[in-house]
Amino acid sequence: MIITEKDGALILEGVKCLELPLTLDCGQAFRWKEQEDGSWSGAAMNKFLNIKKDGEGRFILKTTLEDFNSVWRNYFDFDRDYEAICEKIKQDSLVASTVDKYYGIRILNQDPWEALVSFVISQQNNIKRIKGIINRLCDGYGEEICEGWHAFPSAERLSELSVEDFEAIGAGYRGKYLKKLADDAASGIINLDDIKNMSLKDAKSALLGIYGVGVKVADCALLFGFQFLECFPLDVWMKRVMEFYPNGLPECFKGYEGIAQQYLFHWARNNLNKGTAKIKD
DNA sequence: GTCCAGGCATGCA
DNA sequence: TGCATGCATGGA
Repeated sequence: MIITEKDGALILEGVKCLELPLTLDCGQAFRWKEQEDGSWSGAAMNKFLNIKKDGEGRFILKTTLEDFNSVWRNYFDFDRDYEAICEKIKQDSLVASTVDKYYGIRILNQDPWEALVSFVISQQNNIKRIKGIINRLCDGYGEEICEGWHAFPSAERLSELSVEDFEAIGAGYRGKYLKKLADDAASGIINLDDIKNMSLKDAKSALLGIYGVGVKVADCALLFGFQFLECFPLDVWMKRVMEFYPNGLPECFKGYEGIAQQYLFHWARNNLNKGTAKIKD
């Protein structure tokens, strides 16, 4: 990857396996919005970013080199060889056809707090509604980081809200989970920095101790917020996909189960009928 | 009107 | 340990 600065933006050349619509709008992050010029705007780690892919496959990022190196380089996992990982998981035939069709999905390294809260909201919910709830949460309670864009609100800020405040933004019955999560994270009863330094086994059991966090939400938080690429979250779509793997996951996924999962999740949502494991006509 | 969505807590056996 | 049930909301 070659990075050059030009006109207050960064130009990235040689980035492989990154399609912005696939990666930013595949149900792992909920705050990215496509702009009229085809670029994508969003916020993470208290920073705003606009990113666009040009006709020559270069990426133009409206950000500073400092923010790129401290935030976005890791967020997009630019230093990981996704091309090689895709080749490995393509030893499985269903993943092979899926990667060929939807090449360019990467797993983002999101902020643990944002990922955990987002996936508590995600339970028994659909992606469109999840986005709406999270956007109202950020617009209402996150600090403005540039015009019209708000950071994801901190645990301290969210601990000031009531259950009713969470319900008022559409969180429904998850409001009580969010209230307790915010209170416990603000007071230090839950310490995500500690969890980030744990083994997968310990991190998972710590997350499962949180009110409103079960196996699926924990796996999503671990994969998208704690950089455990071996997690393989099983939601309703992935349970349908598992009917195609009666003998369990193939060996070639080893270590990158989460990446294979995200391709299969995208395949399922686009190629299976709702409520069943039947492939669309 | 019914079904569904990146599920979980609770009660009960 | 496993299974049944209730839960908020809005789009299809």
